[in-house]
Amino acid sequence: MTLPANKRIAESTVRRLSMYLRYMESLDEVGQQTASSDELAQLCGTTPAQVRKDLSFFGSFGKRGLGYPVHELTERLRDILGLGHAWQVVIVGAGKIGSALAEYRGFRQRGFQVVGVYDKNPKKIGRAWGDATVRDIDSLAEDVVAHHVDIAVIAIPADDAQEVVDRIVLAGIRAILSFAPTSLHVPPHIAVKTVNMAMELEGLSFALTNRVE
Amino acid sequence: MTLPANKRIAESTVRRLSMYLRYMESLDEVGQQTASSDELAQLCGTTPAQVRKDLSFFGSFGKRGLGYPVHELTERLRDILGLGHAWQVVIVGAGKIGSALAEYRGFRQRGFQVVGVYDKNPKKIGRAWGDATVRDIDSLAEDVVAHHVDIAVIAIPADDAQEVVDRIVLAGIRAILSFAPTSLHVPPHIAVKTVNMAMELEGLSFALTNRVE
DNA sequence: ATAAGTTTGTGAAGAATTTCACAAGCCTTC
DNA sequence: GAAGGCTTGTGAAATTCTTCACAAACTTAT
Repeated sequence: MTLPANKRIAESTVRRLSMYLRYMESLDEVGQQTASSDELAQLCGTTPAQVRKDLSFFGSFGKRGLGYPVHELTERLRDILGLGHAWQVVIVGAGKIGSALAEYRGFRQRGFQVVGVYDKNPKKIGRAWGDATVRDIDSLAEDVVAHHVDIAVIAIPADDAQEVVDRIVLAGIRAILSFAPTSLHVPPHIAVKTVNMAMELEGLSFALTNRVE
Repeated sequence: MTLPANKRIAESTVRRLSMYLRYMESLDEVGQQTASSDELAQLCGTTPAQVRKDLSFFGSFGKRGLGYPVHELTERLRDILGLGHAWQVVIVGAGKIGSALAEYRGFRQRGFQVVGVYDKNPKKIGRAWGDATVRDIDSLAEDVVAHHVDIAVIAIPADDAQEVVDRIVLAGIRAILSFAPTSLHVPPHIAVKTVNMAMELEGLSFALTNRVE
């Protein structure tokens, strides 16, 4: 497996690892044998020192004078990120966002298996969504237990989010990706990521307003 | 306006300001008069010291012994974030993600006016999307110039993204919100935010894999 | 008015992250 | 096989971000 000693790895580092993987994959497809930290940095918009430091947390994958072996590093990055595992995912909320997500190819491609879609609207229950059928959100918790679901994607209104999260946390979910524009309260052992459109837009608005000319 | 002296404001601070705004708005709706840094911190999942420090970059809005005046701080946060302005937004890519975005109410609510949706697929051109009609992506650059578009939301495949970005940058776009899973190269005066689903999922996968028990 | 109880604003300390800079190692060429 | 040219891996320095801790200021109660 990976060998991260016992250091805590920064979230920023993990995000970059994900980016390195993406570009290493594309170099691998093209048949490129090696890539230097400088090349990878340019592709990813970071610095060579940053690339080397990030990778060094997990081992020495490169050869001095030559760079990193593309194919091998690709596999190592997949290992490090835990992408060998077939994670079980449920999508909560069969609205527009849930819909876009359910059809998102990236899930399958990267080993995330969408095993269920849930909604509380009776009109939506029973409809086919991708490979799954929309089920009643009241059966979510028991399904999480029964199918050992690892990750829940939350695509419901902010007001409903915390209640649903509480229920699936009790049911044993281990990670949550939320699109609800609210901060979620969970026990410390649960991994949570939040994607917040409004926050991103407001970040741009701020940049446009407080531009340093 | 805002008075950020000449310090650079950290991106993490701006993200929190956006969160503070959201919760202040909801407190304001409920009619609450004041809120302490401690209350706001608990709502947002941060610390009181962090709240005070963040706000202090822009002025002194609170009263000692009492807290922050909810309604006033709400307005100040809107000012700081530049939300008084009616930003002109185009959405590039009329696929699933573009669709979910076009119907996203948060845009209008926060002063982002979607003035156009673009795609290169002839089958999609001409269809009505929300208030807008899908137009040919070849007319994007001239429309950006003509309508002084501020922000472009990029919801097209990674392979096409850089080319489109290059064109709208030339046309004078000032900010970009990208959903394409690739790093975009732009001049330094252009603000860019990237939302990358795969990166978030892989961050969760990493957390699940390298869990510190 | 005074005292007791809160809460802000902010320098300073501490922690975390990024960048620097260079020895060490590998490849290629002569 | 020695020399020259690259590139990694990594301590140390620099920078950035967060937390601490406390004086100052305000409110309420008596």
